[in-house]
Amino acid sequence: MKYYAASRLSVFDVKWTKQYHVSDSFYTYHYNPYYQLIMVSEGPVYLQVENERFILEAGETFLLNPWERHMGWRKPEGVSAFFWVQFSSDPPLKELDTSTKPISEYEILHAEKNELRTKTTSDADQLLIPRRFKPSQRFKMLNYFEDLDNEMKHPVGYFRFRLTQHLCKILEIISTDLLEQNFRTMTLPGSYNIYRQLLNFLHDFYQTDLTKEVIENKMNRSYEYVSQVFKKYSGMNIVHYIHQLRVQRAKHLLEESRLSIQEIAKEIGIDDAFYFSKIFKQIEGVPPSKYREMHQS
DNA sequence: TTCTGTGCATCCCTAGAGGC
DNA sequence: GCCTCTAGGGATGCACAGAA
Repeated sequence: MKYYAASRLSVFDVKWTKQYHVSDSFYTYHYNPYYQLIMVSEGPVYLQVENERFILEAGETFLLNPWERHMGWRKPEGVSAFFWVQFSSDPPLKELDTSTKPISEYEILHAEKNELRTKTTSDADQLLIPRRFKPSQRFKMLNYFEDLDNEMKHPVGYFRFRLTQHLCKILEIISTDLLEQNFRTMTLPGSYNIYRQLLNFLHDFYQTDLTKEVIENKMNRSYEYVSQVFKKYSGMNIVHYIHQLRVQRAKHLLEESRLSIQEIAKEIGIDDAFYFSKIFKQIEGVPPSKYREMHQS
């Protein structure tokens, strides 16, 4: 089974969508330059993709890659039909290699380490989309496909925006459903709430004197434990993260204000300007004065 | 005024053990 | 899985001196 990962920051753009009633034209090869998501409304649909043959039942979805050659390989006895939506994705969906690494080992199921304010968003949590899938919310999905079809037939106002919304909803249902069907045990542990609570606290009070005692009192747990939990989910220690928040604020003040280095150090909760300079250089690679020189117009 | 280097006391991090 | 405790080593915070 193939799986794809889509970043939550991906830009999706719906190109075209339609409900297709299987006819003779289905039995010649089709190609298109976009991703194509199929959902069978009346089955079976006998679908050949490159050299592989599939029998898709009503309610099943199938994701085709751009330029992937596909066609029908057998005529059904009765009526068969499916919805399809073609869309682009920037960045492209990432195919996961499940032959060398089981899907459960890809660390894309929870945000966990991607929540720090100072981190870039390049490694944002992703949606897991299977190539072929049978969602349990079949009728809800079909409704969204009907909405897509209607929007495309009667393009009014921000219809392209709404098309993208419907597509995102469909992808969300697929990936959420997949999680519920296959990864029920992978719920976030209670310690994750402690981490979130501490993260909020740090964001609100990083400019104050955050000692071990302050954090212990706030969290009602030993500092050693809180420190372990923070390291587990963020990948860094508490003090280092506080420094990053402080330096982030200092960078803003250096660029936008005329405050002296000493005043900025005090503003971000470091009494010693010398020490501030040392920390700043450690994180940014240049001392504060040099940073101001480079960024202040 | 700011930066850099050094030294030193204190604080914090972390691994491991163990109880619930 | 959650939580506490301990101990050792490393990091931090601060002071001071000298230079730019």
